[in-house]
Amino acid sequence: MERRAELLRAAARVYAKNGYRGSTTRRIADEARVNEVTIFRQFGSKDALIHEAIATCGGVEMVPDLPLVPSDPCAELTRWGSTVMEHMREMQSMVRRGMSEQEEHPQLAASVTAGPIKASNVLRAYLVRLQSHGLVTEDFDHKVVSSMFISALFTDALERDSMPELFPTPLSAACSLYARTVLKSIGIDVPETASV
Amino acid sequence: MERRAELLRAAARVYAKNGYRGSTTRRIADEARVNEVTIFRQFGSKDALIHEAIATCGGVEMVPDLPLVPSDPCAELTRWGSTVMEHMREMQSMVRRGMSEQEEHPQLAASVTAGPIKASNVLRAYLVRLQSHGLVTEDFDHKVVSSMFISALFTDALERDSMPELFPTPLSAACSLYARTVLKSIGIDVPETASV
DNA sequence: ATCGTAAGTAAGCGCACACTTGCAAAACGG
DNA sequence: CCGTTTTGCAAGTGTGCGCTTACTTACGAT
Repeated sequence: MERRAELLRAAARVYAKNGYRGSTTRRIADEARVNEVTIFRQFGSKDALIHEAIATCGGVEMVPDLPLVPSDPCAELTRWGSTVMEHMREMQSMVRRGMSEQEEHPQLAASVTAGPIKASNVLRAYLVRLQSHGLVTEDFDHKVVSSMFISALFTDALERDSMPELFPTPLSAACSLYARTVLKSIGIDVPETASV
Repeated sequence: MERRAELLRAAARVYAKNGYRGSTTRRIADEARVNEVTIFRQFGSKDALIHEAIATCGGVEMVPDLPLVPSDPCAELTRWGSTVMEHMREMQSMVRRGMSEQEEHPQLAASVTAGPIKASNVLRAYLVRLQSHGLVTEDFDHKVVSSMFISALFTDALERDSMPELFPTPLSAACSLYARTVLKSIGIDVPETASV
């Protein structure tokens, strides 16, 4: 049982670095420090191994919740967004691979998009709560606002390393800036001194 | 000379669909309806062909300008953003591939990131102009605002097809909604009736 | 002591890959 | 019409791929 788990972790690592075609059974076996034949005895095929690896190692849906009763939108969004971004950053290579190979391996892409989609739903529900609890008075389009916030987190997490000029620095301050900007667009002006 | 150009276009197409490892010389030759040997006589190696293909077909920097003297920010940003997004959508497969293979082929990634980086610079200069021409009175962080707008365009262009739930519909209205949201965050409230 | 199970080792299969060679057929301008 | 360049075609090289086979080793339960 130990070898199985080790093979799954190794396969996820190799896939993130080399993609599907680059993840040869020999490389995965070496990475897991296991004989290559063990792969085929345990999983039957390279395809089965990689699919199980991405589904288990990649599908961990670590999207945290946002407060049921919002009180400090800026702090809450910043904290939530930072967690989401941190998690996306850890999986950035795997996510990029999955997205770029979605035509050839739709199931892998599906495992990888589950996180952002769940995050988007959690955020939209929170935005609705902001309004129903009277913290936002003006009307706004939940879908557009949540889309822009998620896009900011998603792009920052995936592309900052290759296009650092595009993003506010330092990384630790970025999410708070995104949250402030988004909140301002729906009429919540957070004073500069208020921080997280 | 005709074959050379045809090979370059075919290589770019095949790369976008199959990635570097999946772009076999046989496939490219078939796509270009040319004998496989011609590739090696013209370019010497698969590597040289693909690099030249991405540099020429992918490096076309079609980022339009924004007005030197801004007058109608919402209309101008919407028009500009739509053009940028349309262009990114056409190259979405190639961009995804390039970004996911940046560790193995940094030059390809560089060709592919040039567009978004240029767009970001054009936008930031425009935001500065908005302020210097008195169209925006309050102070704001140009980098954060441009980053969020570019992220919205970038993510929408690259991921809408695989995660449609994340984005406002229809596509044709999305950019205008992004522009309005961004402008509201810097204090420009555009009445609903104003359209593009 | 024996058996079943999971693992390692070594060898090999057929295939696709990037790339090469040799030769004949075009395409072209002088 | 000839000479050069470009292309097509057929065959082949060595390498790495996914996967298989046959045999051996280690070990815990019966």
